[in-house]
Amino acid sequence: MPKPTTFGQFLRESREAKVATDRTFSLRKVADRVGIEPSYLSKIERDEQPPPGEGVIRLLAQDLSEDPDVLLALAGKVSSDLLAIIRTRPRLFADLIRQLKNMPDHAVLRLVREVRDGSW
Amino acid sequence: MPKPTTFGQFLRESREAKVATDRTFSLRKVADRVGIEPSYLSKIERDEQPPPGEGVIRLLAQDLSEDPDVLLALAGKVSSDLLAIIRTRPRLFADLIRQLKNMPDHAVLRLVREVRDGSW
DNA sequence: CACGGTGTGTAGTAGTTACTACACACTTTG
DNA sequence: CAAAGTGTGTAGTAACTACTACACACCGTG
Repeated sequence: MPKPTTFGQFLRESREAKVATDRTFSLRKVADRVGIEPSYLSKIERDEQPPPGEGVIRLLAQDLSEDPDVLLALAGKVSSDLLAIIRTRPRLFADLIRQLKNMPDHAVLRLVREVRDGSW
Repeated sequence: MPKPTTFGQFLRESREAKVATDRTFSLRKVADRVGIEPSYLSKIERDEQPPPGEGVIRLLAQDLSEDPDVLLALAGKVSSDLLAIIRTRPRLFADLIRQLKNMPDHAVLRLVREVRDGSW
């Protein structure tokens, strides 16, 4: 277990890295842009509150230029568009994902590329 | 849109098919085995109530010999073990799944087999 | 005709999710 | 030194999730 980073920690670190060179990344400014209460964001960043909903997470990801899927994962969630895809063919995707569970990254990555390039 | 079957419809049909030849598949008996109130199951089968939680869905699937992933999908959910797998490598799985979104069944299936057989 | 078994109607609820509103104290800036 | 901006503490809540408890009416069987 190398990095058990929490959602809050990740957010705070990402934001503080940016606020160092860009004052528009104060907690309040970000909260305002994203449309939530500053106190709410404060508690989230300190992991005092559970992560927000998917919509807010997406807005935060965009504002902080982070990957939405990574942020969602840290929040213990999975993007709703992925869920929708899986639900259209549950058996197929369930089988595939369970089989890839223990495959090394590079193997899965190769699969992704093969599919993308249509070289199969 | 050929079959917009609902979770409740599916359950009821599956159960009624079985009760025809096996009296132990009455609504009450199933509810008892699964550990929920008969009235609750009744409402679920008539789609008067939203589908139950994952745990109950799994028990129903087992009792009715149905595929849990299919039942979960009909309930608008995705198995929590799949979610856990995806969350360990969000970018990887997100990419893969989004790319497979529009692939035909047989193509995805081939992928599943290739991975399973380790023939790659 | 009582009695076990059938499905269903009504009412209620504890717990979780996803937040808001406002006040406060401190710090920097003009 | 006032004003603007900073993060945080306290309190509250509307909507949803996932159910339970119980009563009722019906229906076939012994």
